Amino acid sequence: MDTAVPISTGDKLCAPECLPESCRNCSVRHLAICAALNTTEMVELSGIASFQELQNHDPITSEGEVADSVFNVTAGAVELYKLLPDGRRQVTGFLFPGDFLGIAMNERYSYSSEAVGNTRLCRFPRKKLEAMLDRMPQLERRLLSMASNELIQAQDQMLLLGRKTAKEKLCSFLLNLSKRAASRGEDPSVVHVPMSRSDIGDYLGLTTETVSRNFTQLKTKGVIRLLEGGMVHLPDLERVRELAEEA
Amino acid sequence: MDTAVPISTGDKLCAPECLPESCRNCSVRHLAICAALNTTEMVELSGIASFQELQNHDPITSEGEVADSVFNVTAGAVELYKLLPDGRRQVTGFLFPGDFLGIAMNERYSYSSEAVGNTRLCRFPRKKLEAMLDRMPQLERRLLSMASNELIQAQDQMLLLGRKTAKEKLCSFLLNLSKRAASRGEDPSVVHVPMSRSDIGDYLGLTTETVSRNFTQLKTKGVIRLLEGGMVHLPDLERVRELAEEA
DNA sequence: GGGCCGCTTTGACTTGTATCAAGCGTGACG
DNA sequence: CGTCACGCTTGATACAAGTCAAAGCGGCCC
Repeated sequence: MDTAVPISTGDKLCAPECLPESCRNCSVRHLAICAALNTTEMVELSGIASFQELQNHDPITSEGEVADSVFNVTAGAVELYKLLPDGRRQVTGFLFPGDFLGIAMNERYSYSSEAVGNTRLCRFPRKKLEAMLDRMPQLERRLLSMASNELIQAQDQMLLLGRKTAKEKLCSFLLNLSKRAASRGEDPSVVHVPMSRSDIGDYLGLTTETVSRNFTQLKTKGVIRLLEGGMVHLPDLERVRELAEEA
Repeated sequence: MDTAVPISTGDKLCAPECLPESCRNCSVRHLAICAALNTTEMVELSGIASFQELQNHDPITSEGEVADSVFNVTAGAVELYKLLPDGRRQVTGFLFPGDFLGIAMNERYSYSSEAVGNTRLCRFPRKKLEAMLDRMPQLERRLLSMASNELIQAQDQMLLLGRKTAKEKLCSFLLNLSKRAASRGEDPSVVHVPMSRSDIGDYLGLTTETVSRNFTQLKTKGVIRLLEGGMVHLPDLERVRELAEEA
């Protein structure tokens, strides 16, 4: 699975041309941690990055394992999850292009994670990235702000898990995917849902069957339309928002 | 409610004596954000702090309100919560002495919060604290590490809310209180539970009645003993851990 | 001391979601 | 081109937790 390949090694003082191709073409530069950096710093960062291409279900991290890498998702999707001793599973989050994997950790990963469909990652050795933090306070500031946002999202998810009904959960989930698509500049009324029903269930604290039944009901009521290739059409976002019980 | 009182105004170059009394006597200095600072910095920090004394249910922050203060809990307890439009409530966390309130926020508070019982807070104007961050990178580092730990806890709470049974939830909750008591140097087998059954229910995604019934069952099985003044005795922590399904 | 108020406990009943169990489609592969 | 496997859907039934209701239990104030 580890098809890691070094990206080049820029160490000059630097114009945009110094950046490796994979960074210059990167479609999520303005979203990822890279957004906090100037070109010189980007070159330094790219020097410690390696690139990784994954397929559905390829593992990325394993709960309890020593955390020596952090990642940026550049294409595809990733799911984070935790397991109980008897196998019950909770998906704690999905990551999409531009999202960062590795803020929440001590010496060891606190969750497992794997690719959802074909996925590309940018991998950074954690020690080296941390060393860079000392010299780039704005990078640290950015990580703090990302952590803060993740915490806010986590609180929303607790509200969902603890207090929402199955239908509200599903609508919140679709709405969330829609918002994130919008923030990546995509059409918010057509969302890509690359994960399986059981992944969704494990994310929402439901079973596969309940997820499926509620999809059917939403379809019947005309709230959603299932398209080809895991795309879902949301013709009336306001309606979805109401069903999700969001302010 | 706002009985804020300035703490003094040290601005010298400084020995421990420069610290205001309330800081010198503070029992949570080694836990709070203050732990990252030397005396000089502490004096500066204490210069922007004010001190607040609250009673049960006194509000601290309100979801959606402009976030101009952050807080350190120095005594008592605080609960954070979010509401759905129809009044359903999810408690997203409890804070105890040494805990920090205000990592997870943008321009506005993302949750409401109130005192649980008699509580004391150290309040910092957010803008001033942020200004200090520029000059004290180790403070920023500390906040990042606190945020990271909160995220890990949030993920554990998602696992609890999404996948655990009522009894497992309650045992996990008690175990968590026990761990936190231990980290403050208290006896882990006697935990203080200052919050009501319905607060606990709103934290665990259960109703008051279910919490109460499960307390009774645990009592009957001898796993817990209810003492005076909201204290709970856990004679066999290993047993609680098993019932909580924790590794 | 009596009565009121808020919180907790207990009981009887309901219900949303889980569980168990088939079917259905589609894509992979011999 | 069959059949095998896997993910999705649908149906029948079970059960954990929710709801509704009422009875304890202090604490507090008049």
